[in-house]
Amino acid sequence: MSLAGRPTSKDVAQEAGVSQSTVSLVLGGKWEGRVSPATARGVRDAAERLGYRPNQAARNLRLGTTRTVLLLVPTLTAPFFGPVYTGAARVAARHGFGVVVSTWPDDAAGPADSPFGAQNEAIDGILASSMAVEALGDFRETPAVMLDSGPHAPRTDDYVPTVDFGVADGARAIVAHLAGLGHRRIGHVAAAVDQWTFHARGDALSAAVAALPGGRLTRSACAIDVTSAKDAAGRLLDGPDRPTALVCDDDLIAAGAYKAARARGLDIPADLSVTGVDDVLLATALEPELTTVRLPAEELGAQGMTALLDLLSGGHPAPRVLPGELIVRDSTAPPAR
Amino acid sequence: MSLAGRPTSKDVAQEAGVSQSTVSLVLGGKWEGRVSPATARGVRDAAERLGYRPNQAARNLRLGTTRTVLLLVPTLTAPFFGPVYTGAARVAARHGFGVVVSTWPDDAAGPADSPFGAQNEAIDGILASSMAVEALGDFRETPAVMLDSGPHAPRTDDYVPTVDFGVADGARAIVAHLAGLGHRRIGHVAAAVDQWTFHARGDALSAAVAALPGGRLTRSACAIDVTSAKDAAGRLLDGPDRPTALVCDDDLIAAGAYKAARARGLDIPADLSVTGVDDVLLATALEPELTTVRLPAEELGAQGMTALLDLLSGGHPAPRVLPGELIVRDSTAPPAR
DNA sequence: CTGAAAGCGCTTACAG
DNA sequence: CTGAAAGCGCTTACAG
Repeated sequence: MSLAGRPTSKDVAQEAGVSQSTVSLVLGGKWEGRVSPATARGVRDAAERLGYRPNQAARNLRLGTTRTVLLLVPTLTAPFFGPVYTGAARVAARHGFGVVVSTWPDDAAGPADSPFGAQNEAIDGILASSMAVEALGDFRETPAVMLDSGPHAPRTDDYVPTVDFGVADGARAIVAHLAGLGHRRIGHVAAAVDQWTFHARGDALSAAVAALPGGRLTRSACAIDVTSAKDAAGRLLDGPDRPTALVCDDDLIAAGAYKAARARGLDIPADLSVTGVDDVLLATALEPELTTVRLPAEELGAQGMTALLDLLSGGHPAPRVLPGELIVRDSTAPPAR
Repeated sequence: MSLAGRPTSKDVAQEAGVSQSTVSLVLGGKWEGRVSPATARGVRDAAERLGYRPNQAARNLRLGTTRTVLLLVPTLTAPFFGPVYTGAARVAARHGFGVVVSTWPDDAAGPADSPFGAQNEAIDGILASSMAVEALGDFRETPAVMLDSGPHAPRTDDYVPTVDFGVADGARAIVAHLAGLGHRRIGHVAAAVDQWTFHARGDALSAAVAALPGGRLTRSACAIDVTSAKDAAGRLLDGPDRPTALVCDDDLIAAGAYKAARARGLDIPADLSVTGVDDVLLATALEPELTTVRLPAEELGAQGMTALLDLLSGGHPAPRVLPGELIVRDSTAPPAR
């Protein structure tokens, strides 16, 4: 056994009475037809006995890979991307991959933290969340998977798999829920963020409300923060023909809508129904608790990593769509009178 | 230049007209007294010209290191640990280190995700947040830094640096603020979590209120979730001699306190003042916005990683304490009458 | 079906 | 002050 006490493939070879090559073949799963089953079993037993774990650094050096993938997200301050990372890292770890995170475009981070700047880590692949495929420009030949970025034109030569949420279905579920309660005048407090999610939701919302007999949609845009959301919701509430329900693009925006309502003496849900999207912690901390569409963020990361790993080993993973789930709580009720 | 197009130290050597050893010496910063300044400059210029970046896998293999540190946190669902990770990863990246995260004790994760189970990644060091030093039992000889874990008995032979928040100061600042407003009967909605932070805060709170002429502290414990916090706050509010202010161990607990107050028809802050700790997003989403102690979580991660890197290169980093900052918002006011 | 050998890109004694 | 050489632990042609 090597000095440091950690067994190497050489140790396993000696223990099993075979050569290092045979160990590598067996443990690498490339033995069938090349090594006898009995020998293979012997190698595996020896490895087990010794508690052998291959040295990744050696493997990487030999193979020219890094077993590292880059998770690219638009921001790290939104609570949404934590779970995305968690899901991706969990699947990655199971396959001996690490995940490094960078924001792009460059959040508040200095250029030193940019993936394009002094990125020390070479990477095998990219998981890009909530951004246009064009953002990957500088990584042209790196295998990539797009998350929550919608359908897109294929990159020049290669295939970029996608994992998305069922955004339109979610929007339709919200409208159906509100319509079922009797709402017709609906306000959309929209995130003024140029991402597929928000465009898709806006379109689906417009269509669903238009399909509603007597349905009318008004819309006001804001940044994804409480203050901006409060203002935008206020504009809708102060406008003519006040909506009886406010559909918000994010739970945090819904928190802003709550404030706008309270500032006007409107009770939620008696005078005004409010819905969110995401179902982060905040949703149940608000009062009344928020009716929202739960987006499986961790699952997005996990499925994305699964697709990327598949792609890296030569596969051609199909696009996936993860359905959201409408969680009805206490912020929605029939309109007054 | 090597086939893949990425230059190696050999390429740099050739470009500079020296040997690979000299390149390694110069770029590794170990040249002084061994290589002439002129040669060193030539090497650096050549490296720059070629855009040379050392291959970490080769370096790791040679040195027997992994350039990976493990961040151990009690849970990933709390919004507090995201920024800790971000801060740690930022500093790590600048030094070519990666950060892998694991929860311990084992959150909801299966054993496959445990650092003790099928951890594939070998690690150079550990950053352990919000847990007792004893939790590191199985990692006895791995260099480690404890974050937000308080002072502790030294590990058997080696030094374990610490980075903590000024928890007691934060508690005193809250009491001083409330006392200044005229509060005397103070309730502590305490997190029933066996972590140093919470013990230290509880003790400091008790002492500060006891030092207050006429001060009286009541206490009720809960889990860190809204429902449990609402119950605990309710018990305090329904007890004899109702407190005029509720000091909560976490912003999320404060959200529960808000609910308990509203359920009893108490206005915040007119009838009841409430304070939190952390200053997460939630604090400004609540209504009224929450007076709380901001804990620099990202800074905790950054300073912790700085200390760990120092430790790994043979240093003996001093313990650090990061002060919290009282953020006064709208949830505190003089008591009624 | 199995093994001996080369080589991935570094760092570090060692020799000069 | 500088270079030739060994070796970290793997994987993969190549030879048998």
